[in-house]
Amino acid sequence: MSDRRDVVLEATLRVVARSGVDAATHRAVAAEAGVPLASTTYHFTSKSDLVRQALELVIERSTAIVASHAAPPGPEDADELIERLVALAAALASDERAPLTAQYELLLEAGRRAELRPLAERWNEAYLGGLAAMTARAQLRRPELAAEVLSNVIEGGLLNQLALPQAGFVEGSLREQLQAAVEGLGG
Amino acid sequence: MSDRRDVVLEATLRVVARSGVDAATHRAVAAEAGVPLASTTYHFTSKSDLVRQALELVIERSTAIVASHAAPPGPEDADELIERLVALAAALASDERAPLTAQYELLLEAGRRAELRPLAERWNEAYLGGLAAMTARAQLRRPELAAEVLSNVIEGGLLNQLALPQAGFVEGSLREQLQAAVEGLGG
DNA sequence: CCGGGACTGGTACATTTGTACCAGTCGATC
DNA sequence: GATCGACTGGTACAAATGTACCAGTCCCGG
Repeated sequence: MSDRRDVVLEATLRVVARSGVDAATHRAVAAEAGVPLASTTYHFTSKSDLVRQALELVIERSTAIVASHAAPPGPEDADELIERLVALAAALASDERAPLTAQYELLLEAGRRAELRPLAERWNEAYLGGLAAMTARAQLRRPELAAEVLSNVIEGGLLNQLALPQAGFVEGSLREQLQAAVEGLGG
Repeated sequence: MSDRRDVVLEATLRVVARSGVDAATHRAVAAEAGVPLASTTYHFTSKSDLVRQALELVIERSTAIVASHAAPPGPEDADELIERLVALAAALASDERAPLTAQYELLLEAGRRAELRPLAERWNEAYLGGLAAMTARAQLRRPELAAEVLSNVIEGGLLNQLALPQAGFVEGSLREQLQAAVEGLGG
């Protein structure tokens, strides 16, 4: 395991976020990483292999973020739940939005290339599972259904935030939306 | 206005949906459309021009779908609202998912290329506006906020449906999610 | 010390790409 | 019927791309 490999993967993520999966060419990645071209072909058998591993890295990290925010003890009422959700959304959207962009790229690509579907599934399960862990004790009527609704509110909201950024979105509009949803979902 | 131009645009949409914006090369589009290569360079000044116009066409159509489903008289109670939303989501997700995929591509690309942002904004306004028109009379507490929440539930749900299709999603899981959200949002 | 695998850095090459160019055709207008 | 503009179909070409190849270097086990 060389660190050169990691450097290349990190660079790939930046390129994907900045210019999309297809812009992640061997040369672009090598230039971004500051390594010679052959480093990208030595450590990764092909371009799609490179991209797939970069996406796996993103999912791994996002999954860790979800896990850490969903760690027990879970929130015990609606207000605590909202705070947790806002914090999670903020964490996912931070990091100069690179991971988030890559994640949405993954979902779109998974719809086309079957090889990426297991990865998309893994993310989905971790994400939904994390939210379900949060809603479990928060006095909601149907915790699993609530997790789905809340995950979509966050996912849709962050996507729009990616396309048309508005200052303070997560702490403002998104929190309001989550509150409105939870109020209804709560007992 | 030649019909050749329209044929090329339609072909572009199919290619974008099937393989992504970057796969929409002049040659791929020409082959898909069954026209010679020069038809794509004659009617469109550049590749990005071609893609942008194709995305505009998608948005135009989706906007029309939203408008038709949001046409007055708006739903007057929660149940009617749900039916309308499910019908809208089904309409957006139909058509072999080509327009929907292209739409998400647009949102991601808009985050990167400023030239696409006005188009993304237009879509967003039309979409949110349509939903607001639907929620206006449906006895909801805060109709505009409800429109945002519901739009994100639908947008997030359809994105996941694109990545990991499940049979009967719109009529099943999505309807449930909308009901759960509206129950809370309703007075 | 030294042999060999892991890795680096450089270059080469066939293919694909965007785009320009050109010689023709067709249909309407004078 | 001549003319002109819109359009077609074909080809050309420089640039970028994926990937293979090769000669070196580093480092660890013997």
